[in-house]
Amino acid sequence: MRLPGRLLGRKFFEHKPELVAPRLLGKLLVQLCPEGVMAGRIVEAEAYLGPHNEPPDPAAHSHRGPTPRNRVLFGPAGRAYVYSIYGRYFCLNVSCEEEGLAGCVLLRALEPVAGMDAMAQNRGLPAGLKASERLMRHLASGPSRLCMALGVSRMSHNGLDVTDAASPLQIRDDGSREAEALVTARVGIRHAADWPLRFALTGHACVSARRLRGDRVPIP
DNA sequence: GTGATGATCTTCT
DNA sequence: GAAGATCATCACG
Repeated sequence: MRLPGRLLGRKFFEHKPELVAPRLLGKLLVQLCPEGVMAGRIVEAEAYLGPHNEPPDPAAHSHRGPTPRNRVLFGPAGRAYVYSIYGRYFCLNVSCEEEGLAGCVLLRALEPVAGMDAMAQNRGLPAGLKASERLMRHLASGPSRLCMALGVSRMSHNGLDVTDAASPLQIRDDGSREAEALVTARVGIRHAADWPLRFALTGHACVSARRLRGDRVPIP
């Protein structure tokens, strides 16, 4: 099966999450399944810093050290960390930094690129819904909507290596280049609620929480 | 369009 | 026992 662009390697993820998160904007999250390929362009991501950071990030799952739930974060870079939230949803992160350091990036929103019918079906949206601008905007705009659309769950996806060409979940670069990101506070957290670690493509329709204010910064 | 509310369960203390 | 990196729905303007 031919996939768009080239696979990102492990080195791409072996950096601080606040560097990896903006660089992920514009990249393709690709999910392979027997029925075909689903893909979306990453338009929003948040950095969560490991406990070695100074000061430590109290909003990160890793901030109290390794537990059975978060052990993937302390492993090698480029691994999927999937957890369940509020009893009904999942969120998808990618681990960053070398083994032993637990930074990660939460993927928050995609612009659907391929396999939209399957995504809509996974979301439980009414069959036969026309591919409208409105549908595309809401299909994967939000960390748990993204997981629902791609069929990501903890059981099936936690620990997957997204830099492995044989993995059903990959992150690929199709050459699209973004010069600038909007940086804002992170969404939905209580601790360190004002740290500027959320990155989004400026004004993109598929970004969640679009009204959050922030600054435009060049992508490093 | 915005803001409030409830669903529901895993994880760690 | 409490909190939580959310979403869909409803009321209201």
